[in-house]
Amino acid sequence: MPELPEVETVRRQLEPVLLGRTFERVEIDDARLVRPHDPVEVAAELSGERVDAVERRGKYLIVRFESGRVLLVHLRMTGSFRHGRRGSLQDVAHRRAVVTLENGSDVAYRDVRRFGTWVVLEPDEIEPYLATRVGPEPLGTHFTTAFLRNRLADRSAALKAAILDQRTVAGLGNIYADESLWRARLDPRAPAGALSAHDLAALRRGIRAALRRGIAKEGTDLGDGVYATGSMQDALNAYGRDGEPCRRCRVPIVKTRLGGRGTWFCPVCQAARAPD
DNA sequence: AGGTGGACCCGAACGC
DNA sequence: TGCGTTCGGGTCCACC
Repeated sequence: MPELPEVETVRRQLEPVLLGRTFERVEIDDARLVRPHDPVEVAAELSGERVDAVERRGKYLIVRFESGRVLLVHLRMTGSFRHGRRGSLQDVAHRRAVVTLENGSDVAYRDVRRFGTWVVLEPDEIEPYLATRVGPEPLGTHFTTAFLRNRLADRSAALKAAILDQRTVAGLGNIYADESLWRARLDPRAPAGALSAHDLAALRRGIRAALRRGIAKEGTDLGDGVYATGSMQDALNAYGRDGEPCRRCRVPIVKTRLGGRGTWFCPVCQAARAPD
């Protein structure tokens, strides 16, 4: 659920809480969070660090410290943060870690499904770590149709699978992949290598528009109370709308399964076209 | 090498 | 009512 717009929303909420603050004490309650490292050692490494910046790269949150080190947080499915007075977050359900700040407040990390990860990296490790995992930021200048063309050329895999690969574009998950393809009027099942120049431009625009909309709505809250933030769930065009009319052509959205993932699209607007 | 499917995890929703 | 089963989501890894 946390995809780029949700992670960006978390970043914006966390930035004023953490910026300039010092991690006085860190407690890691669940060893999975920092596996394969020792939770006590990681907690000790983090204590005393002062926050210089709170950034985002794809779905990664980057807490940058004055020392040059970073804490890289991936929320995966159900990770989230809570902020409160010191000692007030003892009973947060599914709490996996808590950071005591020097200003008398605490930041708790909770994660129902325990997929999330915290990784502490030294300054020279950050770029290599990210470079092998994530491609260009979709809202940045390096995400061009030329990059997409090279990246997708000759690929036989389904277009949706290709754009879910974080090295193709950083930050799409199941929801925004479907939303992007709906906007681009592209069939999620089409081979990724078959896109025309026109299709590639539409794909780039669709991805950017879908993500911008998600950020403007402060993300998607699917109502399970696990990841509650914004109101994008009311503005979705494809995801989860099987049987409901396409907002462009009124034909019912259909649901299929693609690479094990639920996939929603308009069978008319997103019909495969003959190559030009 | 590119592509695919299972593992990880747990609560909600569903079927009986 | 209570039980068991299925599902989903992001990423990594083993396998084809």
